[in-house]
Amino acid sequence: MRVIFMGTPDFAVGTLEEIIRAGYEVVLAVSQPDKAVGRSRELKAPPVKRCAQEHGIPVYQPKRVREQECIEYLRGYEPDIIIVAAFGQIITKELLDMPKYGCINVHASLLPRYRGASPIQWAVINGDPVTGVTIMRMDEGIDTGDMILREEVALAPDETGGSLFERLSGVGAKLCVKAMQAIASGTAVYTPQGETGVTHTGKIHKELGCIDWNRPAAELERLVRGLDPWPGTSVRLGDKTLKLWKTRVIPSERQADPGCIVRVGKESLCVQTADGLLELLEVQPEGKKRMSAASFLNGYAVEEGTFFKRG
RNA sequence: CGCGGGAUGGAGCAGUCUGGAAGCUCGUCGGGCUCAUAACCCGAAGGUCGCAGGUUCAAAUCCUGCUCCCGCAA
Repeated sequence: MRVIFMGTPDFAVGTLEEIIRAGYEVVLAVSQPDKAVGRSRELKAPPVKRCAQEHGIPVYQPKRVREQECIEYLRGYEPDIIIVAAFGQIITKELLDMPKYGCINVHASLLPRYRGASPIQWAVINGDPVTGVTIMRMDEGIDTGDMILREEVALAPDETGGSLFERLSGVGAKLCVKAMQAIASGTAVYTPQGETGVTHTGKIHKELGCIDWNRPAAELERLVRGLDPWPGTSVRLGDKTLKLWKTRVIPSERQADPGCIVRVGKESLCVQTADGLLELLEVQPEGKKRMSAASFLNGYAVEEGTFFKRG
Protein backbone atom coordinates (compact mmCIF):
# COMPACT_ATOMS: atom_id res chain seq x y z
CA MET A 1 0.00 0.00 0.00
CA ARG A 2 1.46 3.33 -1.07
CA VAL A 3 0.96 5.94 1.62
CA ILE A 4 1.17 9.70 1.52
CA PHE A 5 1.41 11.19 4.99
CA MET A 6 0.23 14.71 5.67
CA GLY A 7 0.97 16.36 8.99
CA THR A 8 2.89 19.17 10.59
CA PRO A 9 3.43 19.35 14.37
CA ASP A 10 4.71 16.95 16.99
CA PHE A 11 1.32 15.39 17.38
CA ALA A 12 1.62 13.85 13.93
CA VAL A 13 5.17 12.57 14.27
CA GLY A 14 4.24 9.55 16.38
CA THR A 15 1.72 8.48 13.79
CA LEU A 16 4.19 8.80 10.95
CA GLU A 17 6.73 6.74 12.85
CA GLU A 18 4.19 4.09 13.73
CA ILE A 19 3.16 3.76 10.11
CA ILE A 20 6.76 3.34 9.05
CA ARG A 21 7.36 0.83 11.82
CA ALA A 22 4.34 -1.15 10.68
CA GLY A 23 6.06 -1.59 7.37
CA TYR A 24 3.93 0.57 5.12
CA GLU A 25 5.51 2.23 2.17
CA VAL A 26 5.39 5.94 2.87
CA VAL A 27 6.18 7.47 -0.50
CA LEU A 28 5.83 11.13 0.48
CA ALA A 29 5.39 13.33 3.52
CA VAL A 30 3.48 16.57 3.10
CA SER A 31 3.97 19.32 5.65
CA GLN A 32 3.38 23.04 6.04
CA PRO A 33 6.18 25.29 4.76
CA ASP A 34 9.03 26.14 7.12
CA LYS A 35 8.28 29.14 9.26
CA ALA A 36 10.37 31.85 10.83
CA VAL A 37 10.06 30.97 14.46
CA GLY A 38 11.73 31.78 17.74
CA ARG A 39 13.94 34.60 18.95
CA SER A 40 16.48 34.04 16.23
CA ARG A 41 13.82 34.37 13.53
CA GLU A 42 15.35 31.41 11.79
CA LEU A 43 13.32 29.24 9.48
CA LYS A 44 12.35 26.14 11.33
CA ALA A 45 11.28 22.90 9.75
CA PRO A 46 8.05 21.38 11.07
CA PRO A 47 8.57 18.24 13.20
CA VAL A 48 6.99 15.99 10.59
CA LYS A 49 9.43 17.21 7.98
CA ARG A 50 12.39 16.49 10.21
CA CYS A 51 11.08 13.04 10.99
CA ALA A 52 10.48 12.24 7.34
CA GLN A 53 13.95 13.34 6.40
CA GLU A 54 15.45 11.14 9.07
CA HIS A 55 13.70 8.21 7.46
CA GLY A 56 14.71 9.20 3.98
CA ILE A 57 11.17 10.04 2.92
CA PRO A 58 10.75 12.83 0.38
CA VAL A 59 9.03 15.94 1.74
CA TYR A 60 6.62 18.26 -0.02
CA GLN A 61 5.68 21.61 1.48
CA PRO A 62 3.01 23.34 -0.57
CA LYS A 63 1.59 26.63 0.63
CA ARG A 64 -1.89 25.55 -0.39
CA VAL A 65 -2.54 21.91 -1.24
CA ARG A 66 -5.87 22.83 -2.72
CA GLU A 67 -4.16 24.28 -5.76
CA GLN A 68 -4.38 22.24 -8.90
CA GLU A 69 -0.65 22.11 -9.37
CA CYS A 70 -0.21 20.60 -5.93
CA ILE A 71 -2.90 18.04 -6.46
CA GLU A 72 -1.32 16.91 -9.70
CA TYR A 73 2.01 16.62 -7.96
CA LEU A 74 0.49 14.35 -5.34
CA ARG A 75 -1.30 12.33 -7.98
CA GLY A 76 2.09 11.57 -9.46
CA TYR A 77 2.89 9.53 -6.36
CA GLU A 78 -0.12 7.28 -6.98
CA PRO A 79 -1.12 6.91 -3.34
CA ASP A 80 -3.49 4.15 -2.26
CA ILE A 81 -4.25 6.05 0.90
CA ILE A 82 -3.49 9.45 2.41
CA ILE A 83 -3.09 9.70 6.16
CA VAL A 84 -3.72 13.14 7.62
CA ALA A 85 -2.79 14.12 11.17
CA ALA A 86 -2.85 17.74 12.30
CA PHE A 87 -1.86 18.96 8.88
CA GLY A 88 -3.32 22.41 9.13
CA GLN A 89 -4.75 22.89 5.67
CA ILE A 90 -8.12 22.18 4.17
CA ILE A 91 -8.15 19.28 1.76
CA THR A 92 -10.39 19.60 -1.27
CA LYS A 93 -12.71 17.00 -2.68
CA GLU A 94 -10.51 16.21 -5.61
CA LEU A 95 -7.74 15.20 -3.28
CA LEU A 96 -10.10 13.35 -0.96
CA ASP A 97 -11.24 11.21 -3.86
CA MET A 98 -7.85 10.57 -5.34
CA PRO A 99 -6.57 7.57 -3.35
CA LYS A 100 -8.38 4.27 -3.54
CA TYR A 101 -8.95 4.21 0.20
CA GLY A 102 -9.48 7.92 0.55
CA CYS A 103 -8.00 10.25 3.11
CA ILE A 104 -7.88 8.99 6.67
CA ASN A 105 -7.64 11.45 9.53
CA VAL A 106 -6.40 11.06 13.07
CA HIS A 107 -8.40 13.43 15.27
CA ALA A 108 -7.74 13.95 18.97
CA SER A 109 -11.27 13.83 20.30
CA LEU A 110 -14.28 11.58 20.49
CA LEU A 111 -16.09 12.92 17.47
CA PRO A 112 -18.42 14.60 16.90
CA ARG A 113 -17.30 16.43 20.04
CA TYR A 114 -14.54 18.97 19.45
CA ARG A 115 -14.42 19.13 15.72
CA GLY A 116 -11.75 21.59 14.68
CA ALA A 117 -8.35 22.85 15.68
CA SER A 118 -7.82 22.45 19.41
CA PRO A 119 -9.66 19.44 20.78
CA ILE A 120 -6.96 18.50 23.26
CA GLN A 121 -6.75 21.76 25.15
CA TRP A 122 -10.49 22.13 25.30
CA ALA A 123 -10.99 18.70 26.79
CA VAL A 124 -8.80 19.85 29.69
CA ILE A 125 -10.21 23.36 29.89
CA ASN A 126 -13.76 22.07 30.00
CA GLY A 127 -12.92 19.49 32.62
CA ASP A 128 -14.09 16.50 30.60
CA PRO A 129 -13.54 13.25 32.47
CA VAL A 130 -12.89 11.41 29.23
CA THR A 131 -11.73 12.28 25.75
CA GLY A 132 -10.02 10.22 23.09
CA VAL A 133 -8.97 9.72 19.52
CA THR A 134 -11.04 9.07 16.44
CA ILE A 135 -9.84 7.69 13.14
CA MET A 136 -12.18 8.66 10.33
CA ARG A 137 -12.45 8.80 6.61
CA MET A 138 -12.43 12.45 5.68
CA ASP A 139 -15.16 14.12 3.71
CA GLU A 140 -15.62 17.70 2.67
CA GLY A 141 -16.72 18.97 6.07
CA ILE A 142 -14.35 19.80 8.88
CA ASP A 143 -13.92 16.61 10.88
CA THR A 144 -17.29 15.30 9.78
CA GLY A 145 -16.28 12.06 8.10
CA ASP A 146 -17.39 8.53 8.89
CA MET A 147 -15.63 7.01 11.85
CA ILE A 148 -13.55 3.86 11.60
CA LEU A 149 -12.08 3.47 15.07
CA ARG A 150 -12.32 5.31 18.36
CA GLU A 151 -10.51 4.94 21.61
CA GLU A 152 -11.29 6.62 24.89
CA VAL A 153 -8.70 8.13 27.18
CA ALA A 154 -9.49 9.19 30.74
CA LEU A 155 -8.08 12.50 31.91
CA ALA A 156 -5.92 12.60 35.03
CA PRO A 157 -6.83 15.14 37.72
CA ASP A 158 -3.60 16.99 37.00
CA GLU A 159 -3.75 16.54 33.25
CA THR A 160 -2.21 19.34 31.21
CA GLY A 161 -2.59 20.15 27.56
CA GLY A 162 0.94 18.86 27.10
CA SER A 163 0.50 15.59 28.92
CA LEU A 164 -2.75 14.83 27.16
CA PHE A 165 -1.23 15.79 23.85
CA GLU A 166 1.48 13.29 24.52
CA ARG A 167 -0.90 10.48 25.42
CA LEU A 168 -3.37 11.07 22.61
CA SER A 169 -0.54 11.25 20.15
CA GLY A 170 0.55 7.76 21.18
CA VAL A 171 -2.95 6.36 21.16
CA GLY A 172 -3.67 7.97 17.81
CA ALA A 173 -0.56 6.52 16.24
CA LYS A 174 -1.43 2.95 17.18
CA LEU A 175 -5.08 3.37 16.36
CA CYS A 176 -4.24 4.76 12.95
CA VAL A 177 -2.20 1.72 12.02
CA LYS A 178 -4.97 -0.53 13.27
CA ALA A 179 -7.42 1.30 11.05
CA MET A 180 -5.09 1.01 8.09
CA GLN A 181 -4.88 -2.72 8.59
CA ALA A 182 -8.66 -2.97 8.74
CA ILE A 183 -8.97 -0.90 5.61
CA ALA A 184 -6.43 -2.99 3.76
CA SER A 185 -8.11 -6.23 4.74
CA GLY A 186 -11.54 -4.91 3.89
CA THR A 187 -12.88 -5.32 7.41
CA ALA A 188 -13.14 -1.63 8.22
CA VAL A 189 -16.57 -0.45 9.29
CA TYR A 190 -17.49 3.14 8.53
CA THR A 191 -19.86 4.65 11.08
CA PRO A 192 -21.45 8.03 10.41
CA GLN A 193 -21.07 10.57 13.19
CA GLY A 194 -24.27 11.29 15.06
CA GLU A 195 -25.87 14.69 15.02
CA THR A 196 -25.94 14.91 18.78
CA GLY A 197 -23.08 16.24 20.80
CA VAL A 198 -21.49 18.20 18.01
CA THR A 199 -19.13 20.95 19.17
CA HIS A 200 -16.42 22.94 17.46
CA THR A 201 -13.15 24.39 18.64
CA GLY A 202 -11.15 27.12 16.97
CA LYS A 203 -7.49 27.89 17.12
CA ILE A 204 -6.07 28.70 20.53
CA HIS A 205 -5.05 32.34 20.69
CA LYS A 206 -2.95 33.65 23.53
CA GLU A 207 -5.66 36.07 24.59
CA LEU A 208 -7.38 33.01 25.98
CA GLY A 209 -4.59 32.73 28.53
CA CYS A 210 -5.31 36.09 30.11
CA ILE A 211 -6.63 35.28 33.54
CA ASP A 212 -9.94 36.93 34.35
CA TRP A 213 -10.28 36.85 38.11
CA ASN A 214 -14.01 37.32 37.78
CA ARG A 215 -14.28 33.70 36.74
CA PRO A 216 -14.70 30.81 39.18
CA ALA A 217 -11.58 29.28 40.69
CA ALA A 218 -12.21 25.81 39.28
CA GLU A 219 -12.49 27.20 35.78
CA LEU A 220 -9.22 29.09 36.11
CA GLU A 221 -7.44 26.05 37.47
CA ARG A 222 -8.51 24.05 34.42
CA LEU A 223 -7.52 26.86 32.08
CA VAL A 224 -4.03 26.88 33.57
CA ARG A 225 -3.70 23.16 32.94
CA GLY A 226 -5.27 23.22 29.51
CA LEU A 227 -2.99 25.95 28.18
CA ASP A 228 0.16 24.33 29.58
CA PRO A 229 2.64 24.33 27.87
CA TRP A 230 1.28 26.74 25.26
CA PRO A 231 0.40 29.57 25.35
CA GLY A 232 0.23 29.49 29.13
CA THR A 233 -1.90 31.70 31.34
CA SER A 234 -0.77 35.03 32.63
CA VAL A 235 -1.66 37.82 34.99
CA ARG A 236 -0.13 41.20 35.61
CA LEU A 237 1.53 42.22 38.83
CA GLY A 238 2.48 45.86 38.63
CA ASP A 239 3.94 46.32 35.17
CA LYS A 240 5.23 42.79 34.88
CA THR A 241 3.69 39.66 33.52
CA LEU A 242 3.48 36.60 35.68
CA LYS A 243 2.61 33.27 34.17
CA LEU A 244 0.72 30.67 36.14
CA TRP A 245 1.66 27.04 35.70
CA LYS A 246 0.23 25.22 38.65
CA THR A 247 -2.66 26.21 40.83
CA ARG A 248 -5.10 24.68 43.26
CA VAL A 249 -8.68 25.50 44.06
CA ILE A 250 -9.38 26.43 47.67
CA PRO A 251 -13.11 26.54 48.29
CA SER A 252 -13.98 29.41 50.58
CA GLU A 253 -16.26 32.30 51.19
CA ARG A 254 -15.63 35.31 49.07
CA GLN A 255 -13.58 37.67 51.21
CA ALA A 256 -12.32 40.34 48.83
CA ASP A 257 -12.61 41.67 45.31
CA PRO A 258 -11.49 39.30 42.57
CA GLY A 259 -7.77 39.46 41.89
CA CYS A 260 -6.90 40.41 45.44
CA ILE A 261 -3.99 38.55 46.97
CA VAL A 262 -5.65 37.57 50.19
CA ARG A 263 -3.00 35.34 51.66
CA VAL A 264 0.75 35.14 51.29
CA GLY A 265 2.24 32.07 52.91
CA LYS A 266 5.62 30.49 52.86
CA GLU A 267 4.87 27.98 50.13
CA SER A 268 2.14 29.67 48.16
CA LEU A 269 -0.17 32.61 47.78
CA CYS A 270 -3.93 32.71 47.43
CA VAL A 271 -5.91 34.93 45.13
CA GLN A 272 -9.60 35.76 45.26
CA THR A 273 -11.68 34.65 42.29
CA ALA A 274 -15.38 34.93 41.55
CA ASP A 275 -16.07 32.27 44.15
CA GLY A 276 -13.27 30.53 46.08
CA LEU A 277 -9.57 31.15 46.19
CA LEU A 278 -6.98 30.11 43.67
CA GLU A 279 -3.76 29.01 45.32
CA LEU A 280 -0.73 29.62 43.15
CA LEU A 281 1.84 26.84 43.42
CA GLU A 282 4.08 27.31 40.40
CA VAL A 283 4.62 30.55 38.52
CA GLN A 284 7.00 32.21 36.09
CA PRO A 285 8.03 35.85 36.25
CA GLU A 286 8.85 37.62 33.01
CA GLY A 287 12.27 36.64 31.76
CA LYS A 288 12.62 33.83 34.29
CA LYS A 289 12.07 30.13 34.35
CA ARG A 290 9.17 28.40 35.96
CA MET A 291 9.59 28.27 39.70
CA SER A 292 7.72 27.10 42.72
CA ALA A 293 5.64 29.70 44.49
CA ALA A 294 7.92 29.21 47.51
CA SER A 295 10.93 30.28 45.46
CA PHE A 296 9.02 33.14 43.97
CA LEU A 297 8.06 34.40 47.40
CA ASN A 298 11.66 34.18 48.61
CA GLY A 299 12.85 36.68 46.10
CA TYR A 300 9.87 38.85 45.29
CA ALA A 301 8.07 41.00 47.82
CA VAL A 302 4.38 40.28 47.46
CA GLU A 303 2.05 41.92 49.91
CA GLU A 304 -1.32 40.75 51.04
CA GLY A 305 -4.07 43.04 49.90
CA THR A 306 -2.44 43.98 46.61
CA PHE A 307 -4.06 43.02 43.35
CA PHE A 308 -3.28 40.99 40.30
CA LYS A 309 -4.67 42.51 37.18
CA ARG A 310 -5.96 40.74 34.14
CA GLY A 311 -3.14 39.04 32.19
C1' C B 1 20.81 41.71 12.51
C1' G B 2 12.73 41.79 15.30
C1' C B 3 12.05 43.97 20.87
C1' G B 4 13.37 43.00 25.90
C1' G B 5 14.80 40.62 30.81
C1' G B 6 18.47 37.48 33.10
C1' A B 7 23.22 34.48 34.75
C1' U B 8 25.71 36.45 42.48
C1' G B 9 26.79 29.98 48.27
C1' G B 10 21.56 24.35 47.34
C1' A B 11 16.66 27.80 45.76
C1' G B 12 14.68 32.75 44.75
C1' C B 13 16.46 37.73 44.80
C1' A B 14 19.35 42.66 46.18
C1' G B 15 23.93 44.98 45.19
C1' U B 16 26.03 47.11 39.12
C1' C B 17 24.05 53.75 37.35
C1' U B 18 27.71 56.87 41.73
C1' G B 19 34.47 50.71 41.54
C1' G B 20 36.89 50.10 47.67
C1' A B 21 35.94 44.06 52.80
C1' A B 22 29.47 39.39 49.62
C1' G B 23 23.90 41.10 51.58
C1' C B 24 18.31 39.60 51.94
C1' U B 25 14.37 35.75 52.19
C1' C B 26 14.62 30.50 52.46
C1' G B 27 17.04 25.71 52.61
C1' U B 28 20.93 22.66 55.05
C1' C B 29 23.77 21.37 59.64
C1' G B 30 24.43 22.18 65.11
C1' G B 31 22.40 24.14 69.65
C1' G B 32 18.31 26.36 72.62
C1' C B 33 13.04 27.11 73.96
C1' U B 34 8.61 23.97 74.04
C1' C B 35 4.20 18.58 75.84
C1' A B 36 5.20 19.46 70.73
C1' U B 37 6.02 21.83 65.92
C1' A B 38 6.19 23.19 59.56
C1' A B 39 6.54 28.19 65.08
C1' C B 40 10.31 31.04 67.77
C1' C B 41 15.64 32.15 69.47
C1' C B 42 21.12 31.44 68.89
C1' G B 43 25.17 29.74 65.98
C1' A B 44 27.75 27.37 61.68
C1' A B 45 29.01 25.58 56.99
C1' G B 46 28.63 26.86 51.97
C1' G B 47 30.13 31.71 46.71
C1' U B 48 36.53 31.30 41.15
C1' C B 49 29.76 37.04 41.68
C1' G B 50 28.25 32.58 33.63
C1' C B 51 33.21 32.27 30.53
C1' A B 52 37.59 34.93 28.38
C1' G B 53 40.33 39.19 27.94
C1' G B 54 41.06 44.64 29.12
C1' U B 55 41.18 49.35 32.28
C1' U B 56 42.58 50.36 37.55
C1' C B 57 46.30 50.76 43.48
C1' A B 58 41.49 48.19 43.66
C1' A B 59 36.20 45.21 39.47
C1' A B 60 30.00 41.52 41.04
C1' U B 61 30.31 46.78 39.68
C1' C B 62 33.60 50.12 34.00
C1' C B 63 35.14 48.37 28.55
C1' U B 64 35.44 44.32 24.67
C1' G B 65 34.30 39.42 22.95
C1' C B 66 31.74 34.76 23.94
C1' U B 67 28.32 30.96 26.03
C1' C B 68 23.74 29.68 28.18
C1' C B 69 18.44 30.70 30.09
C1' C B 70 13.82 33.24 29.58
C1' G B 71 9.52 36.90 28.36
C1' C B 72 7.27 39.42 24.04
C1' A B 73 6.53 38.97 19.01
C1' A B 74 5.80 35.32 15.09
